[in-house]
Amino acid sequence: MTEVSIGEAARHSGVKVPTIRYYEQIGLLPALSRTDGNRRLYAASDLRRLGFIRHARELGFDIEAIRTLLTLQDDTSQSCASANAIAKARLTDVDLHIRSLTALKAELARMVEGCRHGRIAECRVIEVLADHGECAEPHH
Amino acid sequence: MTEVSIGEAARHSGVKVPTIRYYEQIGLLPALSRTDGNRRLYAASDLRRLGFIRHARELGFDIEAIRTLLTLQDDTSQSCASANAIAKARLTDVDLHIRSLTALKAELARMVEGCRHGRIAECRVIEVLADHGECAEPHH
DNA sequence: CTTGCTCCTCTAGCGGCTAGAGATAGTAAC
DNA sequence: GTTACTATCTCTAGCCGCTAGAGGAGCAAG
Repeated sequence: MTEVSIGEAARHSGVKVPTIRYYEQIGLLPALSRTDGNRRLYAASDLRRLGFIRHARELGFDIEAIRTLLTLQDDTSQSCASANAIAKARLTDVDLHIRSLTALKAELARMVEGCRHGRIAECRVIEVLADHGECAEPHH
Repeated sequence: MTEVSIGEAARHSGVKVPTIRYYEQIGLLPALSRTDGNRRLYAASDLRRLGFIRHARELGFDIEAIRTLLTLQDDTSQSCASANAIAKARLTDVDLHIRSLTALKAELARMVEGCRHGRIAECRVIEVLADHGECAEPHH
């Protein structure tokens, strides 16, 4: 058993030490074995689980989704329909988010380009912010 | 002076009542005049300020940026360089965000497409999450 | 045996709201 | 005048996903 300390686990997984403890606290990681001196010990399976969590977080899944994905992972005989549904939902979210940010970007770009670098009184940035009606697309 | 209630202000601006109170509390809105019965009264200028805040929030500016933009708006003789810098910074942020979400989207799409709708044991979704090495682009 | 690092637990804070309790004000109908 | 109803008031606590800091204990090297 080559079990490692929380610091090692953090370096290995790229998840910060307090965050690892937090994951344990909210039950994403199981209760761990400890040394005599009460330090946490991480086995290979714990590190894998941590990697899974990290990757899922990077992909923007929220904690609840990850909790579900982890239980799915634990029972490999189940249908993967739920896992797929969760991933699809996330994909839709991301897509929507990209769309709305793209509209935002256009708006911001128009604002910035319109600025003549003069006084506030005739600044497009302030002006546009003050009057939503000036927006090209009012749907945000 | 046609001053309106907080409910009216909310309907007019699209900002929820508790949020309006919150903005006052953190000093984005000035202390307001009140009725004898201690209800807040919103004048046209307050409504304009509220609209400005809402629009800026929709464009994703954080509260501190909005605070600055508001003080800039109040002094129309100043140079608009700072306003422009804030807007540009936000534009850069949005752009970065879009880029990273687009990479994410590709990753998610690959995951979802790879799923054969079978058992968890051979599910691409779970598999990819468990092994970051399978990602096309490892930079997230 | 001391120095210096890692680790422990605990509580509080971040942003930007949102939700709820319990009290008061205002309005409309009877 | 009373009742019923809604809107508003203040205050505190909660949301997510951490992050920061206090105050203490374990442990390896010199």
